[in-house]
Amino acid sequence: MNVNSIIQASIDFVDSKLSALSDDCKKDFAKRLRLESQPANTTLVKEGEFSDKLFFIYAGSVRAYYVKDAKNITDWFGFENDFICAINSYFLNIPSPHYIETIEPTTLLIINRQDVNYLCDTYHDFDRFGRLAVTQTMLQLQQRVVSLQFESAQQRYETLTKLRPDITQRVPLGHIASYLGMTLETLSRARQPRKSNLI
Amino acid sequence: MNVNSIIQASIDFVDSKLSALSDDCKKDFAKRLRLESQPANTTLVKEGEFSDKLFFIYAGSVRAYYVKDAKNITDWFGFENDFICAINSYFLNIPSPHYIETIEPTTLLIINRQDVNYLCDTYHDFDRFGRLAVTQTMLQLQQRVVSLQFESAQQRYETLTKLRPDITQRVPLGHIASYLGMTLETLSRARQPRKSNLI
DNA sequence: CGTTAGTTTGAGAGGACTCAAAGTCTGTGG
DNA sequence: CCACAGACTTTGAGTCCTCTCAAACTAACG
Repeated sequence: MNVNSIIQASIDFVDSKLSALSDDCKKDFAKRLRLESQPANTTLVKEGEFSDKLFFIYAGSVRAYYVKDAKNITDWFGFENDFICAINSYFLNIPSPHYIETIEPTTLLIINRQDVNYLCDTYHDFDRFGRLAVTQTMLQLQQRVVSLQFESAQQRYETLTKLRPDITQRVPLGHIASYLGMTLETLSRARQPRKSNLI
Repeated sequence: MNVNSIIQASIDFVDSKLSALSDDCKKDFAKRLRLESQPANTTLVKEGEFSDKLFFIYAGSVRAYYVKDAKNITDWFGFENDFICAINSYFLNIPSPHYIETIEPTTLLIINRQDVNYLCDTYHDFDRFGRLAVTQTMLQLQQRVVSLQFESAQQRYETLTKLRPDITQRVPLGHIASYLGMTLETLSRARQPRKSNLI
């Protein structure tokens, strides 16, 4: 698949998933995207960096994490057709507390904040599109708060695998554990077959 | 203060805080707001209800909560100049898992989703305004996830009181405890003066 | 095959939970 | 203006889930 058809497919996807964009807007959007392919475990954003990049994942997977007490805490996963960015740096224009790196070999489309802002200013369509994208993320975070607050380790694991059954095949358990707010050992135990219904 | 000046003051506030609105847009916005004053402990939204209302709090305080195992879990607080709504019902058009009720006597401005959508469609300004409002909420939720995941009960309490020093004067501790993901007893203990630095 | 990253298993400690009871505050009626 | 009811908060004791530290196991890869 060549560059243009990847860009086209991605724009068509988000256009139909979130909010219809005008042809002019789509053309302009396409011009501002840059394609990049990266092997697994490639760092895309470093802690402390001002990152104004917004990534759209065409294929592969990516995580945002931060380092706390020399531990590596995953804060967000991105899979194909997801957007991901260094959320604090991108929106607040501060040094990023997060690293972002690929998990699998990943094909990305990249656009920077200045271009996003230009598109938002120029096309009402695109502004709406942005609003809906952010709204989706907000709702996901809301669900995650509920899950963190009132589910046991085992329930949180089940909630995640219900949402993303393939995640354990694609992502090391250590990343999943820290994302779910538990240790690797606790996750390993949560994954054991339940014994409750024996006998 | 009369109805129109309250509406005017509120629109001026959000206009300057989030994103400038055109005069036309502001006028149209003002026409679609309804003022309501409610005593403390008044239910605004019930569980199971389809709520398409967006509330802006001019004065007072409000909470969204849900009931789980006959317990009452606060999910969100709103104070003056905050927006609040039954987030799942409003954005996904499903029956609300949340109740919303006033904590203190509260003066609210109310607009419904249809009017919000009309304003978003009609005024590019307003769509941007909405995007920024949602973005702010998203960033708050992101912070809350970090706090829930990696802070102890005591740290979470301190994080909250740093952000909202007046909250303990205005809101019963039981509501704060469930918001912070701990029991009332644990919160009470977290509030005790630290003994670490004696001697 | 050896090396290393990743995962599981085990034992002991501790923070937060539950259940229970005792205080404290606040507003209303006598 | 005081007293009592009900709401709110604190204190106590025992339990459990998850954590930490440690070690063994497994799988992938050069």
